[in-house]
Amino acid sequence: MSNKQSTQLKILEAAEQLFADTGFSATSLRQITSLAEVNLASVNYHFGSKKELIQAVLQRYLAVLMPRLDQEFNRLLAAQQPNQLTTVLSVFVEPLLELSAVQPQGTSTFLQLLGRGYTDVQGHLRWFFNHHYGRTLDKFVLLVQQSCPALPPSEIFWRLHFSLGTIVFTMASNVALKDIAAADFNERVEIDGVIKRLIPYLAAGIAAPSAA
Amino acid sequence: MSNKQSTQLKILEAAEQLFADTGFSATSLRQITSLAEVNLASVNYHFGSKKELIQAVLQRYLAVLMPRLDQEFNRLLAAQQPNQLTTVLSVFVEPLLELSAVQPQGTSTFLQLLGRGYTDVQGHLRWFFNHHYGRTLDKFVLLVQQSCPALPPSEIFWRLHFSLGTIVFTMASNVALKDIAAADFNERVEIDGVIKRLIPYLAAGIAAPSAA
DNA sequence: GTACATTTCAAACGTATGTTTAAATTCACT
DNA sequence: AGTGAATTTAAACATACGTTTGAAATGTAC
Repeated sequence: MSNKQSTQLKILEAAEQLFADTGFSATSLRQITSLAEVNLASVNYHFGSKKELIQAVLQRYLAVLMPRLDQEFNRLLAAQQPNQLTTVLSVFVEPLLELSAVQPQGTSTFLQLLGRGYTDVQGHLRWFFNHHYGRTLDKFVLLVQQSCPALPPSEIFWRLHFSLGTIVFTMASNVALKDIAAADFNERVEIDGVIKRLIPYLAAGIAAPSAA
Repeated sequence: MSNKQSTQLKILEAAEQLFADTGFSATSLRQITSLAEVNLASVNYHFGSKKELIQAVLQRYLAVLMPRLDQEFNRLLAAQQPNQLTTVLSVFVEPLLELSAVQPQGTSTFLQLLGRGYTDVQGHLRWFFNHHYGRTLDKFVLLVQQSCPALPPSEIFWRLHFSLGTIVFTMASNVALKDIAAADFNERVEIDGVIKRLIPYLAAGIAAPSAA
């Protein structure tokens, strides 16, 4: 059996856990290789640089998620009349939950990584995402516009970014929020519980009447 | 004339600009002192440490904003019947805009700093805020609960954090979003425009009917 | 103008980071 | 078993960071 895949995988899994917990720039290669129980230099050997490791960690999930989402978007776009906004948003639930196939806890980990990606690194990660998956994203924006014909596109632009903020922030503080909820309300909330709480909140916000 | 105030102020203003633009940990003391045109060691001389400088930068705004908010909350709490949720949320607008008294661009800068504070540093800033202004915050939560009597407290907890995410993320990416809006929609959006766009979105999300 | 405290300054310190190097080891294949 | 490529390893490198130091400069008061 080759050690190559094994080492690469050990690095990926240690890295994604630390990245999700404390962010990309706050995590050092020494922490990663120590947790993975591999040599420090192996990150640069297998991935080239820390930046490329970050991309590899994200790509492992995006390569599964985005084609899946693209297919769902195509299905909704084929409908005769505009879809309900809730329907459009709910389309994320299944593909996200299926990320547990990449790794147990995969859904939660990926969403935390997404949050870190938007708040941590400055520009290059947004570019990476738009460059690879901009087409798929455009389909989603179109679906939202179709289900909210009364809203001008610029208003939808702002509200989708508001919503992105909600998601990204919630997922980046996912663990902390779950702990507080458990302590204050005796409430065991799992990741799919958070996702399903988000849907009505986001749908109402996006579809709200424009300001006077 | 004493140079003391002058140097301290130059540091504060350079620091807040860099902190807002690129985050707390991503900003080095050498960048700050270089922009402020003061000696590197003067930060430690005047503020003690980088952590204390961060707190001083935030405190300059919080000391103005929070008593002002507290007074508004008290006013609303004195009302005979529950306030409209939009009324409760709108209470932030004026005090936030008045931060331009601290510095021109003060509103925008402070909101960016707030965003950085929640996504950048891990625990110690949240503790600092809760310890100093937890009482005021509790009044706000109470006001929201009064205006949404149908929602269980745990649901309000989640939705207020969703909303915090929207605000924090929007403000942290404030500049980028304004640029995109300008490019894609020929739209000049100022900070008060963003705030006023936020209100209906947040109000609708918070007051949305609970999931089935 | 002398004495004292405050502030500025250049330089260095200690530590941590991402990356590179070159030798040692392991692996795949004949 | 032996050869050449792939991988692992320990050590060092270059750089950046926050902080400290001690002397120089500046300000303040008598």
